[in-house]
Amino acid sequence: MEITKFLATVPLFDGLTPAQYDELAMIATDQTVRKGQPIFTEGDPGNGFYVVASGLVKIYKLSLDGKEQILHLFGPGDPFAEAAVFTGSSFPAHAMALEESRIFFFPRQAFIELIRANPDLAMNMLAALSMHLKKFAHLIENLSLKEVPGRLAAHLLFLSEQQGDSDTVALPVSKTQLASLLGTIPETLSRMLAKLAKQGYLTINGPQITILQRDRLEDLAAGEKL
Amino acid sequence: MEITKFLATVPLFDGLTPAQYDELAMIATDQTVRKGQPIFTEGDPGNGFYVVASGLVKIYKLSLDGKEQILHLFGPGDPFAEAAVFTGSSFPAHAMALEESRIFFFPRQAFIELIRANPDLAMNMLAALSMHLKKFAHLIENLSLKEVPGRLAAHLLFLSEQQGDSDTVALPVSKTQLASLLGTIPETLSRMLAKLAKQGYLTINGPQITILQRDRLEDLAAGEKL
DNA sequence: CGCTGCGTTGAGCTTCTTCAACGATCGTGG
DNA sequence: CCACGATCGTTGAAGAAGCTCAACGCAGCG
Repeated sequence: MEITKFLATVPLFDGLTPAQYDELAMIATDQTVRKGQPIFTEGDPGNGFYVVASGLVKIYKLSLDGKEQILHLFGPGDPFAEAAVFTGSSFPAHAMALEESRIFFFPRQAFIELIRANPDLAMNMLAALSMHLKKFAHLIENLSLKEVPGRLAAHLLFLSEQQGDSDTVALPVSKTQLASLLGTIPETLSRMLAKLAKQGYLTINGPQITILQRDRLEDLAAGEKL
Repeated sequence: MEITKFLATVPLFDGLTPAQYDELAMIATDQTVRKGQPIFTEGDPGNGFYVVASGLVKIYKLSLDGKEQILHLFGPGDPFAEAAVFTGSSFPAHAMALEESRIFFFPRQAFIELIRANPDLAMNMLAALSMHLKKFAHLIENLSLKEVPGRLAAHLLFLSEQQGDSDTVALPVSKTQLASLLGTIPETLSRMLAKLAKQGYLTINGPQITILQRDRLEDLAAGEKL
């Protein structure tokens, strides 16, 4: 796709003038990353940020012994790693493509100049960062205050809403990756899904989950015990 | 203290002109909150944000059964609850004064106008939000990938650095609050501190902790097992 | 056709929480 | 000024949640 045409679909760039889109297109570079390929590593200098054009990207942390916690999943139109641009520090996490993906890169200095000249762009970026903060607060709440069934239920309801409130949701990532996103491991996730199925709250069909008792999942997501 | 004089000490407002400080002072209101008094509650409309002038403020989430997770502690000069200004949504957490505190409030609409007119202020705010994001990412990493001793060690080292790399650190909050900040409960924190003391890594003297073996704490913070 | 990664299941174990009790401290009101 | 109550911190014993380790079926892909 034409760069400018794609940029016009990115919420972060809403409300810019055609001339401003041209400026953005001027400073952007794009690359294609294959499935499983790293985009950057924790500690890399944060010389700019990215926008996903197509595909799926995970941002994640690793522990010493190799356990992974996914911080975010980003799809088409989502910006990521913006924060490093403004703290001037290095990336605090890893990024990897979960599918073949096309991503745009915006170099730090040029983008900062654009922001300084464009209050709308600055406001959009403030909104984007604020949304990320809100999501992080949610993740912290889930990790600290809810048990795995609660996190799982909350995530299934989130997916359902994201997929048009359908009762049958498609997991956008493998169950192993889902476990990492929920702050647990594949074995535990598998057991919990089986448990919810046995309770009659849902049915599992590979990566398709059908919600049978939405209200029960809502209770779980709110913190009720299983 | 004079409002304008204080505002000049806030990093968020660095680099503004005297006229801009006057504008800020114009839109700000201040209040004094007593120890234990709530500032806002989850779900309150986010009509503005705050800056701490003096005292100590906690931002926290509560679970159904009353467990608390502190997201952030804010002291003099720190802005908080900025994100709600830019998402336009309600506060996603609670705020309470841990000590008698003086705080300034900046109403949303007036502040947004200031930001749009002041690229420096916008950049400062972007930097502030980015810092919060980074801290949140750190908290998520700790909660998900480290066990309690690791989180505790990391926090003690953080306090030490914050207090001029002294080997004796003063806990700025009660141990109960520290437990909530670390995503655990007072009993567990107490046991872990006792364990670290028994290992000879530190000594405990009420709210004073003296680090005896910094390298061991660093190992723990990095994810080594106790 | 074999290999590799994913998903599932079982058994045992570690970590942390829960529940309970108790001493110390601190602020307050008598 | 003392006494009281409330909160905080600590310790013990028991229990729950989730992780580790191991084995195995299965599908996709080279």
